[in-house]
Amino acid sequence: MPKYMQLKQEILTWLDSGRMKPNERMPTEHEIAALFQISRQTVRQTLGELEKEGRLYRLQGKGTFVSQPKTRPFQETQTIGMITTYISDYIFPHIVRGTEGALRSRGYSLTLSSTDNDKNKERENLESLLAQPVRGLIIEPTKSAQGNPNLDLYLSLQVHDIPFIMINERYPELHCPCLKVDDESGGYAAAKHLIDLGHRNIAGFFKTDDLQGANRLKGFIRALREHQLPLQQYTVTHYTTETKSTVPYDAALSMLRQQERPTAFVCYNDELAVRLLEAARQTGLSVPDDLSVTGFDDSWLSTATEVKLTTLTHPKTDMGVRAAELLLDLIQGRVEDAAKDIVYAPELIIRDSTRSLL
Amino acid sequence: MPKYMQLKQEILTWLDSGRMKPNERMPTEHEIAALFQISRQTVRQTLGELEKEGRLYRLQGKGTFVSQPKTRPFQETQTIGMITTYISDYIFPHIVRGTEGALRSRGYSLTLSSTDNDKNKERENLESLLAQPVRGLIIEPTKSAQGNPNLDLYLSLQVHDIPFIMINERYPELHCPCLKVDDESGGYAAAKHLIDLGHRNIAGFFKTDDLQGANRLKGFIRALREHQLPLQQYTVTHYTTETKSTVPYDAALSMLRQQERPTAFVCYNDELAVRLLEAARQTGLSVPDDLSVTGFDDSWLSTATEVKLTTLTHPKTDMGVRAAELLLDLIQGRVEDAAKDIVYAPELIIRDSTRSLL
DNA sequence: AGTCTCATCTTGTACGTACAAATTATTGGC
DNA sequence: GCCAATAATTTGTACGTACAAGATGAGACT
Repeated sequence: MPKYMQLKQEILTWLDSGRMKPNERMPTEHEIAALFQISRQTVRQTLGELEKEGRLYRLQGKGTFVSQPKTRPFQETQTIGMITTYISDYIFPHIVRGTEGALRSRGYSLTLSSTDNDKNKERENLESLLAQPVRGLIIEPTKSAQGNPNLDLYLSLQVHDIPFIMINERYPELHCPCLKVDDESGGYAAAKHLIDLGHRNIAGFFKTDDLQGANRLKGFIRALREHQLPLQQYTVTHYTTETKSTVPYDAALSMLRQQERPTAFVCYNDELAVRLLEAARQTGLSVPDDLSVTGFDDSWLSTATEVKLTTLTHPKTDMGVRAAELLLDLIQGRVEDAAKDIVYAPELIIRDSTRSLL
Repeated sequence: MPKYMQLKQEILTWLDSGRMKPNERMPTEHEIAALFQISRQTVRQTLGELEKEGRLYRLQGKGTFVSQPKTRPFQETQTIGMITTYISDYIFPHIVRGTEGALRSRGYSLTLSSTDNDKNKERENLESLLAQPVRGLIIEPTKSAQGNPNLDLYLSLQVHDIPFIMINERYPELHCPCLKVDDESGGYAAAKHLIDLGHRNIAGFFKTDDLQGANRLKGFIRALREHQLPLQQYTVTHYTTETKSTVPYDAALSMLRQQERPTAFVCYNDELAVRLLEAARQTGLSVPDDLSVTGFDDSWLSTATEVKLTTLTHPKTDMGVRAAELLLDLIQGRVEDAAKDIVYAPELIIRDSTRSLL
């Protein structure tokens, strides 16, 4: 931690502990520099920040003084903001339940908003939250593979000292803590499972406007390459949020009607897997007899279908709980910003939607 | 005027005149220093202030960039609180999505918390929200059939001029607006449907710690009485939140194993209906051949099962949207507190889980 | 075409020096 | 004891030097 930040923490301790009273004169810049064996300029940088934040006031030639505390009638409940892409019944309720429960048990409240996976709405959300007294943020990135035009607002969060963490993925140019699934190893495991079952003609469908999809695809391709399996033109179907209702379904129908059709599908998530079960049904194919299908996330969909899906797990509630705990640790200064990420290893859950060709 | 302030004025001229566009890279610190014949440290002081003020953002090793202008004037976001019983993947995400979308499009944010259907936690939630600057509340009552020990806090809301509405049910002693389903007519319609199909031995299962269940039971009984059907000892099974995993299932098993067993079940909701499909399966009975089953709420469960459920609808997202709109009308004084409730008439959706005996 | 290494560029941290500007303390004269 | 002048103290401005850390681009290699 930079020296000017360490000094800041120390001075904040003086202020918060009551050791320095309002309007009391602080030690001079020279004295503080000598006390901590640092340069006067470094001290000035620290004092400058505390002044900007309203904790101190400085008078040229006179000294540096402690500001009066803001008068507060009672201890306000502190609020944590959560930005999600969708409020859906997929896996979102589990994550939010985990977070809300963890926050409530520690006296925090939760503000929830969604971006509908749209960068402009993400911007509006961030601006809205910057205008509120939120203590920290848990953010699910919006189309994480499509850059970050709202980087200025994320940097604003840092400037305003609003800690935030990210879940499911993180914008590459940000360095906040992140909780996510090892998507590449999940993609690999799904493909490997099918290869082990004897499948050689495997098609993958990935929503690549977010990094999760991009990483799952990466793992998928790596598994095929390691087993010297050919990458045909249709082996990978890319789609985006906007085309998720049409592109993968149509592509699946098309390839299933070919003479040399795939014997297995690796899907970006359970939602798509269920939808492609329907595509198989429509072309007269039976799952898993004629076509094996895998999903991701182990959502309620994976066991709601007639054919229970083979899928990769997602931590869900635990991610929500640990996200809240990690953010509160950041807020309360118990960890440094560069705290280690939490990366969940997805576990392959083998159910009834995959079958051996051997 | 200090050089760092002169430079700041100059740069603000660049920004305000449109000469520098959002996300455009500024000249480097070195270049600015050369341009103005001042030191790099002086430049850094200026850029640091502009960063704190949100006009620029800086990336180590990359450059200094112009921030996006705020998309709307600095406007404090007002917060609406929502108290739900559970954050689950049942129908809750639909309601919340409707509410959050409606609020966000009107410049409000949403704070979410849950009571886990527990009166003590309801109290904690209310106290927490009373300590926050929320503008209004949308509340799902907790065990609405078991009185209201937290009435004092609801009166506090009124004293503090915090408008609130209720969804799904309302505590009888409160007079806030309410959005709900006509549960009694739903219970009646489910029973009537089965009677019309020729069923005469119908069992009902109702969670009666909330008024929804109590009202559904009321309709169920009214339908049987109107058709002179006998009310046997087992015709009605009551259960509560705490016993929902055991009492109805065990009761169903017990009655299905009797000689004179029921030929139809009316269930409190889809969640129970799905569970009792399993009870039928366990006693070797086929749905709907041997046993007809109905649910409530038309949740994702109703079509996820192998046998698609006959069920009654719940407005879900529309309830969330209209709840938000109604509350904002209250807040903005466009309606009086005793505004009319919104009562949805449930629609019977006939699917595959009910069969005629005729 | 992709990857790796290395040089260069750019911001970030830290320190030292020098002087300006405002305030306070000391000293000498009356 | 009071007052003016001066010195000392303290914050403010400015600059220079050095190195760290992150990003980028060129070139070599596969």
